[in-house]
Amino acid sequence: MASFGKFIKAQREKKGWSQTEFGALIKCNTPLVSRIENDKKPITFNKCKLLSELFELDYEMIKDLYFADKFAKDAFQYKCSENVFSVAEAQTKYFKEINTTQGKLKF
Amino acid sequence: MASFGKFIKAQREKKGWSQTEFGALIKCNTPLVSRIENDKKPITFNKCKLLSELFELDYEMIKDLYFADKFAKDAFQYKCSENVFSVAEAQTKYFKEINTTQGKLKF
DNA sequence: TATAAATTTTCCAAAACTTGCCATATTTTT
DNA sequence: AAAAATATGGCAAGTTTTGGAAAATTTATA
Repeated sequence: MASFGKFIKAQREKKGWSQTEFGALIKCNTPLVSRIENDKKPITFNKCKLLSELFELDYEMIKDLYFADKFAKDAFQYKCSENVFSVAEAQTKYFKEINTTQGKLKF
Repeated sequence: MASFGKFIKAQREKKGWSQTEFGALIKCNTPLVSRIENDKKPITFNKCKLLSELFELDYEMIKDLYFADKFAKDAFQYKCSENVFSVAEAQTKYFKEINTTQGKLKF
């Protein structure tokens, strides 16, 4: 996958919608749709559920794509090293662990 | 590494500083230091440079830890799947590529 | 080529979130 | 038990994010 913006654009075109038509469906005006597709602005996370319905795709998959894109943009922008994501993976496991052994985590 | 908060706490204690002493060094009051160490609030990214000097540790390493922690917290909180980070890694490579072939990326 | 449709860019205000402080608890140490 | 250290609740100021209107540009179509 290229980026979340490109993904949205591809799916929208697959459905044959213009940015304006699609914008009406997700309650964004046309310029915002453009910016989202060109990765100038992120789409609001809350809209991922709606996207999965409109595109008829698995929500979990879209959610992962959304966050992968977000993480990647940060990592790129701040020039993180190659292994930042494996550290992140280890850390996630750690959080899951405490969450089950100890009380529920809340950041 | 447990979490960025725990990392800071460990390093602070290694230096023998109280939260108040350490807070003075990083310009945070004591309660905020506490919250940072307990992962209730993130430390401001800008302070990572200062942290690397105070703890006498490599800045790049601290930066990676900072972002790994941030990513992990999101991934945990939103229950991302196991492979969200490998997707993110691939995406980062993609961004690096366009950045060199095409103009500079700006999100 | 002329016109219309679609997309992109610029600028900006409202809303949401973040940051970090003070006051107050609670826990730990002595 | 007292003091020191740490943790929590609530809030004000500042910043960021979100997304809209208007205008410019590009693309498609007749």
